[in-house]
Amino acid sequence: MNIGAAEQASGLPAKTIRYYEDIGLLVPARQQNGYREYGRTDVHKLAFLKRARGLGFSIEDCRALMSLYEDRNRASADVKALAHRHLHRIEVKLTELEGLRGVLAHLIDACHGDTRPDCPILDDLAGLLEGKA
Amino acid sequence: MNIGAAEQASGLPAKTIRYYEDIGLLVPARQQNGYREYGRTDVHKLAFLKRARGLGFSIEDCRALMSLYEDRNRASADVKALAHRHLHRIEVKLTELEGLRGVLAHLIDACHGDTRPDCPILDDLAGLLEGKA
DNA sequence: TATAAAGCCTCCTGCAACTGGACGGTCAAG
DNA sequence: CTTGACCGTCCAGTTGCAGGAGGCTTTATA
Repeated sequence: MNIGAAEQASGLPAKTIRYYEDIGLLVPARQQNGYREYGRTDVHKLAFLKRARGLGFSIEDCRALMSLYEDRNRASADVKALAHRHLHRIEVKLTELEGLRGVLAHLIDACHGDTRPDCPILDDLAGLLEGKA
Repeated sequence: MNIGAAEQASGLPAKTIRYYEDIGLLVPARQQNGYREYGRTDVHKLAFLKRARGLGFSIEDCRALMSLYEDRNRASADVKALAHRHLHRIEVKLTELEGLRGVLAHLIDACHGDTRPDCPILDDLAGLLEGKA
């Protein structure tokens, strides 16, 4: 099947599929006219990549996951470790964002939000950490 | 003061300070030898930018925040609205990441993580959504 | 005073993971 | 035979800088 059909079948944009070929993630066969030829296995792998990317794995993680996937002698511990590292990164990010949310919510709450220029948000950014009682 | 001193005073790397000039966020005066000249106000603004970036505001948001900061006739409502949009984006991101965390934690938990190749994580990626009872 | 080291300058490249667009060849339908 | 959909390659842009090359200026030291 052509790339258009692979796009439909896998859910990945053709542009992305070509990009994955560029970086050597999934290199399909070629037809005589130069068109890319995607088989069942290819489409399956594309869907695999889509799912992995959807779970937030980096391209390099995906590369590793693909090779684990294709390795019949893999140890599930390796997969688990990879996923665990990823989960950890997500948790770090979550903590970070929760912190930001807290500060922002606080500042927004303190800002009256009317036509006057007085604004605790700008005061904070400007470093005017007022110690108001 | 030179850029090095501004770096110390503001906490922003010189590279970043130059970049901010490139994009017109903060354009300092120049000394006769061509060196950038940062005054008290400039350093203050750099610290403002650092804080804003630290809160996750985009460069474009920072640009808007700076101009609001400098506008003595601003309405705090505008600042609040901007911050609120940002908070919203953060919350969306949080929800997204929490979803990922949930799925990943579940998969990791289901994976025995030993030397055998059998792995629920790869099964999920491969689209083998088993309906095991 | 000579020179070396530190600090400054500009410009270019690269990162992640694509997306959009330009320009041109190929293929199936009418 | 022409039109239009589909495919190809290549280049630029996105976000927010960081790293480094190559070349000034200034400062500190011998």
